[in-house]
Amino acid sequence: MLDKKEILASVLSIEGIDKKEIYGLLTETADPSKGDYSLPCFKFAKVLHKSPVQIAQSVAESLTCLPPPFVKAEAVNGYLNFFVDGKECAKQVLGEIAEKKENFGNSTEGEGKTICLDYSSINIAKPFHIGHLCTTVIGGSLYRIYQKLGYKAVGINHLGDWGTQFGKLIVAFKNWSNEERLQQYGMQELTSIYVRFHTEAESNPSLEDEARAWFKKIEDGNEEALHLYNLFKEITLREVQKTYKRLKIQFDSYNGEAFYNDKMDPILQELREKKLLVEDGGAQVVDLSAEEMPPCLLVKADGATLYATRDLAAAYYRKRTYDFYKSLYVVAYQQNLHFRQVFKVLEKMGNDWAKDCVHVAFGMVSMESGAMSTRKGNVIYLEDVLNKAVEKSLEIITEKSPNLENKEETAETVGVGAVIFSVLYNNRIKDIVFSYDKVLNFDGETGPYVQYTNARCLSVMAKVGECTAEPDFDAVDNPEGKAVIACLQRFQSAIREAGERYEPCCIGRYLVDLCQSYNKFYLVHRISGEEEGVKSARLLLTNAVHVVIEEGLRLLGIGAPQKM
RNA sequence: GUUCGUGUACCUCAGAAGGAUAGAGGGUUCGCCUCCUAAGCGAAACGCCGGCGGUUCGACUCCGCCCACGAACGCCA
Repeated sequence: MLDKKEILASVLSIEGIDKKEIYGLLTETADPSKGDYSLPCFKFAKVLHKSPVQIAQSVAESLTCLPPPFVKAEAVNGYLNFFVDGKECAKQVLGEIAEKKENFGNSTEGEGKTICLDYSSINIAKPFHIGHLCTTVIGGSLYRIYQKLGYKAVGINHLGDWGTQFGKLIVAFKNWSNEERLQQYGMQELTSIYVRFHTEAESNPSLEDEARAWFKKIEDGNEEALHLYNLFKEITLREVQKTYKRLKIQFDSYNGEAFYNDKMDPILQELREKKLLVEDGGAQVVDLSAEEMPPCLLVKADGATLYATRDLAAAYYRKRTYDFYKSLYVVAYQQNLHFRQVFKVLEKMGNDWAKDCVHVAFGMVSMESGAMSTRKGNVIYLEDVLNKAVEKSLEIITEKSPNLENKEETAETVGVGAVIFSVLYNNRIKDIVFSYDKVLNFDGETGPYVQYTNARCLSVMAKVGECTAEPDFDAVDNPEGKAVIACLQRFQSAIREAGERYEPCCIGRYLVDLCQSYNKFYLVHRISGEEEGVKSARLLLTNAVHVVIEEGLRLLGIGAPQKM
């Protein structure tokens, strides 16, 4: 579909003004009575030494014929306003959506380019709580958004599968658990013995020494230690897979911290050769004082490597393996400095691709009672939230649609969708104070509202049935219909903006706009019982809205029930 | 203390290359189902867009200073 602004910019030539500038200034008009698109001419006044009013006037007069679907240009108070032919627009867009279906909005801009996305990146043996939700669903959504824009997306779950906590787990396991219990109770067992370790270690500090010894055994490749290590990893991954399935999240790689253990030496070697690694207080750091940052610590005084060291190794590995166009890190903003340092070190090492590494930061999730803490036990498990949302959804279905066949399945889609939507609807950077009241509200700007509108579209289509008559586009050429058409046309630019800004909320916001416009249309204009041409055009509109909602929800990782 | 981020309606938030009268939703009050799904739609009320200066024909948007809140700031990740 051709961008309307491009069409306009191509025919607008103003002496001494760059086409690109014209394109940039063109906007959709807020007030439809003034026109559909508009060009403010104030900027040109200085260059042309004429008043904006005069400029708008003379350009309007010079435009003898406009390309379709534009029909009229009008100069008002220094603005040049353009009107489109509503019928022509409707015919174009609705025709295109009917033809392309879910492929509507696809783009080829990413062809041949790969985008790496590091998201979710869970810690082994730690429960999945609402704090992990943002990175998981933001990353999952961006993954699909880039695919839709034609990129090859690589989803990476950078597992936290290394560190002294594994020594602690082994000690705890050997003292208070066994394989049968672990297989039976899974994560619950892992969490509870881990918590027990901490409480017992307070009175018995020798446990900490034992834990260190066991971690050393893992590093040295001791058979028993490795067996248990792998068992903990297996159980965690098996269990989290259920959550990922509910959230429609996928990964192409689970290479985590352990994977990079043997890949850091060459990086450190290179840093030494380039004289970037200096000794400081026993540790080895890259000095970043010239870039007004604290030094980046890469090797501890005891010789052990750090988080940043592994991230450097991972960045190199990803560049080599995937030759990425961009490499995104969907990680909370607390790690802002860390990523600025790592990217800067990559740059100082002479990698021009350091500029393609982006920290996609998001805000903190806290509880009304304060910050979450696994140790203190005040966490909210994601499964609990999802289950409560599904339960609430089932209550509403039982009340409003008692005859629905697949109640449980629908409740799952609606409940989980509500939770995902609530996270993806606002700017990433906003902090979230978790509240069941908000997540469990299904009215207004929510996932269920969007799903409901889709179900409503499907219901209309099912009731009215097939209609083969030639559509009469006058039937949608009214203020409500025009608003829907304008929204439908914006789908691709919403996806593009989401991709450019790494902001899935652009999609969510767009969907709510679309639903609001359709619901208004639906209230004013009847579809069934109208004459064939009218019915046909309005059905085409309804189907287009349905197609775009379903595809938009898919990009967010949310399902769309047929009925609800 | 330094750096980064955030401040828009009672609440939660949109407002990305400065543009016409600052928008939604929740909540509150009042309306709309003999007719396509009322998880819907409409109306009312709610605003010195944190404050003060500056740039501009024009600033919620850009610049400077200040205030409030949050985060990070060397051997965790």
